[in-house]
Amino acid sequence: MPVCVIEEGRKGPDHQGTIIPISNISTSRNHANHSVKGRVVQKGPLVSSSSHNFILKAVLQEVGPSPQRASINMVLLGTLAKDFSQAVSEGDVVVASGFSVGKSPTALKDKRHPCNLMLSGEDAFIHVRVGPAPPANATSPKAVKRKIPAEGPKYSYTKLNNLKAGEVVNVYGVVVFFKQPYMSRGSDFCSSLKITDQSQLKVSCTIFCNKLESHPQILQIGNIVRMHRVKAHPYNDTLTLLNTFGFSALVFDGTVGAAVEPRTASKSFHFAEEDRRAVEELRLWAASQALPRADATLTLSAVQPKMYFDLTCQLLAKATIDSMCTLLRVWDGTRCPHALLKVAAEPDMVEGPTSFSEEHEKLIASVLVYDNHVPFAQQIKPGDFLRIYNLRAIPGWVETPDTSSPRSEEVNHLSFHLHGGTAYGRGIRPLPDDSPEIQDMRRAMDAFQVHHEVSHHDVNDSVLCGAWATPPCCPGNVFWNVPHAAPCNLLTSSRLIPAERTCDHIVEPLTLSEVKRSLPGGTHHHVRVQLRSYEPRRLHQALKLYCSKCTSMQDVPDEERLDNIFSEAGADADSDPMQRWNNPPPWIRSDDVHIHAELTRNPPVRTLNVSTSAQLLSEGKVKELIFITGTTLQETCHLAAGYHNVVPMKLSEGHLSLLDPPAPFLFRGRKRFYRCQQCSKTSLKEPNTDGVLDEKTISEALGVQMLKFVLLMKFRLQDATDTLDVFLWRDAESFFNVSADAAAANQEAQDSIRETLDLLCPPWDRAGERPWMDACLRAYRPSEDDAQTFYQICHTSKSTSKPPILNPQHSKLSK
DNA sequence: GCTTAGGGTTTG
Repeated sequence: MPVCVIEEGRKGPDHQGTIIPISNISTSRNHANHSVKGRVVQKGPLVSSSSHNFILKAVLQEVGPSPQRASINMVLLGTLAKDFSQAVSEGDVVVASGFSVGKSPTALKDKRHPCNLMLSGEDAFIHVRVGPAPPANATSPKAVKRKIPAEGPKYSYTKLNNLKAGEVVNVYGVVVFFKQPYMSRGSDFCSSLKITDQSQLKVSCTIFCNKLESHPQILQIGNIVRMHRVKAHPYNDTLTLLNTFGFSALVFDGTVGAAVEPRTASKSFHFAEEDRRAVEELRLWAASQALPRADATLTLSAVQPKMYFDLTCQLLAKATIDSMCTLLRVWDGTRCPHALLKVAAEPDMVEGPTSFSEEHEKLIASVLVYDNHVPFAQQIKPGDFLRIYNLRAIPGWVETPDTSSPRSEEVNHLSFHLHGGTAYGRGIRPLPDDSPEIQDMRRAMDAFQVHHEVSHHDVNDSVLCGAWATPPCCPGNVFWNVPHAAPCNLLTSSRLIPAERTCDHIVEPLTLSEVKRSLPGGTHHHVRVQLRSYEPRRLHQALKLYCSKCTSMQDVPDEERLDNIFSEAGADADSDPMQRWNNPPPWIRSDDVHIHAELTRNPPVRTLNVSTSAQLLSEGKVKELIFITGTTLQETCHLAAGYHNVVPMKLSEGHLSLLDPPAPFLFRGRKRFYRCQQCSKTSLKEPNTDGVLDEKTISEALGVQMLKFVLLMKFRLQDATDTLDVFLWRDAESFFNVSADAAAANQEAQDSIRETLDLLCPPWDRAGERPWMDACLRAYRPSEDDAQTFYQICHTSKSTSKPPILNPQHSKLSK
């Protein structure tokens, strides 16, 4: 037998050759006498294959203390695959021998070993140690003995046409009718369902159980249910099934091709390959039958008056109307083509917000639930996700106090009623936040909120304005404006992993707790993480000025600070600076410029003295470069629209000099250039006017060490094991696919960064919605003496089909 | 405790 099971504690046969580490596997080596030992971390399904009879894929991971555990794909063929499927479980440690080594076609995608192990034929062996090794942090050394499925409990399932009165059986069936569990007159909740199978017989089942979670979790007609220990009772002239002692139920999606994942609250249940097959067979059979409509669920956008339907929605607020009626205010992110009735409620009876934004209100449906559903409605809370079964869309009208007849535009407002009783499966079921049934709806809700509450909100709203908010005191400043992310982008891209590694380090992915435990020092780690939070929330603060010479970093000065610097410098410089300038350089020429801008307050037209180089003046290129004194910040910005390069200066004690940092030394269009105070040795030489006059030639002439825009953020990453604070700096531009210069100068770039962050860390949402990203982290210590390890995200980019935003000149705001 | 419900032609 090619799969040999060894009980924990016993020695296995010793014909497996030398055990070599997984990382040593190579196509260029002869592994005939080698074995590989590892834990089965993934075990795929047994798949029938025409060429090999059976095929099964599994992933083997190196066992041992190393935090960087190599893993390798393993492909088993024929009988070996079948035996492996029965005898081996995820978590088992196996030794594989007699394999051949091939190139793994999925290595790039799964980041596992570039080779895979092929096991087939007489020589291939798998030795299994049954019982999981204790996890790294477990204290108990006791090995758990586990039954091998093949020897474990065997269940047989009775077809519905073979039921005998009084017999306790196990059954599979397709749900053709169901009621959510409801409180019976006795001591238990009662669920009622009707199932069918290939025998075509339809059988009613009644489940009494005082625990809600033990009831079959049926969400839709067409679901497949497996029930253990139900007893056939004769009733009228048919048999019905009732649960007996030891009853358990699994429910599966009934869609052909969907994952076969049992829905159950039970932590231990038997589920084997034959169960998977049974589910798939029933799905196929059901698809070929004229069974009741599988899905009565509609979105509000598809509802027509007088319809009965099932609604999947989120509760926003609720209100007690009277003892027999509760109002639920719900939405599903879609817009109903018919106007929705807003049912009035006493404000002190409302739980949750009493009103919403005008746009939001248009999407909110009023659901009135009656009688037996009222106690259930009392238990649910605003924010909960629900499915309401057999809801009726009732056309009605809004009564206005000043007229006895409804106004024409107010008729046919829809409200929704959940009538009393459980007929037609009427009821309400809460859905968990991570339920697949609500994912589409949540995307629609996100899109709505991003679209309406970000782009149309009031700029002064301090809650929503937290991001690229305009720094204070900046009239007319269009920088750092409020973003408007496109909802369609979010809709499509949130399904993807929105960031991916671009490096070619060959290291195994680690969990964050493993990263924290691993040794420091110049290493790269690959992680799969979510972005839990980030700083700064006001993204203009993420933009810094960096000196590549002294490596200092400083904040970009806000407009208020610059205003002050300009007004201080201009306080005593209103008159012609040439008159008061001791020994002006011989290449400087002055002229008057009239500022007619609406920006000048008093007097409305102001004359400014500007200087330029004699060379430029003689060439008629005055527009190329001017030096100005005594202007306000606004006037400087205004001049920068008409002159290519504007250098603001101040005159003090007869000397003309650049404004003090952090004032920009140069304005070029919308762009501003800053200097490092420490590294600049300012002078005033005539710039070389031969070539292009740009920030580089001007900074050289002025003896200025220019500062560079950089993006610096702190991310808090999380995975199932831990959280980790990391910096995003050196590779921030490639991460966002946006240059810091562009982020400093244009809205499109800022929006793009905002979008990426909103995608990774949805602002209105709970953690469950956050996408995962693959990231590369560099661990480092700033110096030998530092005890603390820091991490930076590197070689990681947001996934994008858009071209990078690199050129600030493309700003849609540029004139 | 050993019952509860046993779909259904749909109130407000």
